[in-house]
Amino acid sequence: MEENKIRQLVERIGIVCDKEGYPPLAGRLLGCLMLAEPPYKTFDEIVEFLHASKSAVSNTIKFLESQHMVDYITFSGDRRRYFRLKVETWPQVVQASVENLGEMKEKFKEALQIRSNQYPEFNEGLKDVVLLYEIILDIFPQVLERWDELRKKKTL
Amino acid sequence: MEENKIRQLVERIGIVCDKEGYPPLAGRLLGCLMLAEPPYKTFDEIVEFLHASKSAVSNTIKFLESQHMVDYITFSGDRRRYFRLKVETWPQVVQASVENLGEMKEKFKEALQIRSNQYPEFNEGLKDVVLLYEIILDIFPQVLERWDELRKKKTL
DNA sequence: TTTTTAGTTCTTTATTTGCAGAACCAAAAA
DNA sequence: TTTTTGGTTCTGCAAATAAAGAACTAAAAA
Repeated sequence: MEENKIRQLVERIGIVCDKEGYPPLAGRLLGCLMLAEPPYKTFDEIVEFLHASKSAVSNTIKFLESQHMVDYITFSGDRRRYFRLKVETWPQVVQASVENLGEMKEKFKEALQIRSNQYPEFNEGLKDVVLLYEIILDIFPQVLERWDELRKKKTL
Repeated sequence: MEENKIRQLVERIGIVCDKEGYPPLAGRLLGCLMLAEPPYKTFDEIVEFLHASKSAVSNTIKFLESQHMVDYITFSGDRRRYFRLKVETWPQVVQASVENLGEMKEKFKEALQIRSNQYPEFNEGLKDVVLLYEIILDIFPQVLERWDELRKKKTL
């Protein structure tokens, strides 16, 4: 049984997500769905797999849904939700963090507006940071385009 | 006095940084240095500006140094450190988060290695996520290049 | 109608984090 | 040598976060 390998990878995914600042169970829940076969699990299956309480799982799912990382499907005649990793819209997840960079950029710009021009060297440094953020924000749509393109190519 | 504007912006910078997951004082300390004139401050000036304890400031500085966001300069005949925003190496800050994306990519790849090929559609979704991360990791050095280039152009 | 199921929300407890203030330390000044 | 300065580290304490388990709810099943 490679059940063991699965659990180990789930834990390591948990650690990477911890480093990203996600709540503790979140990463492991993601890992659990990433490795699920079939690629969806009921609430109770998740509870059992993670050895966590229903409340903890419920709240973590709510969090992950809010981040567009998880959603669920249903089957007619079955009341349960089948939760899955929302892989199709993963770019949205990345986009969210890019948007935060955009907010940082704004703050640097506002700082420049408030500062005097008595310390031009430092101000130039701030402008360079703004420039860096601008390049990233500018290039991100191209990343998405290229992604779409390469995916389409694959399907053909 | 636009002291008030400064404090308000510092608070808003604090909020953006909170959203990024930084510890509470960190963002405000960054803001304080971003708006400082001259663009560096002594330990005591920071303590006073933030109305925080020496220990809190000391620990927060340590954290920001570890993130390569802050360092200090000295002046001969003056024992104090003058802390400043480390604008010149800000790309390193961004790079750190890109590296975390790289770790996420690895986890998705490992997941694919463990998964059977019973659910090819889902596996394709995972591959697409890997592809997305790869495009980003691939393009990031170009971002830095472009940044260098545009900066050089500016100096001439 | 009563019971079960699938999950959510509430309550309590434990853990973690963040902070202040005191104690501390090493280098410089007196 | 003693004192001052510029911090750092330690010791609680308060607040925030996370989790478990119980109580709850709405829909479906019996």
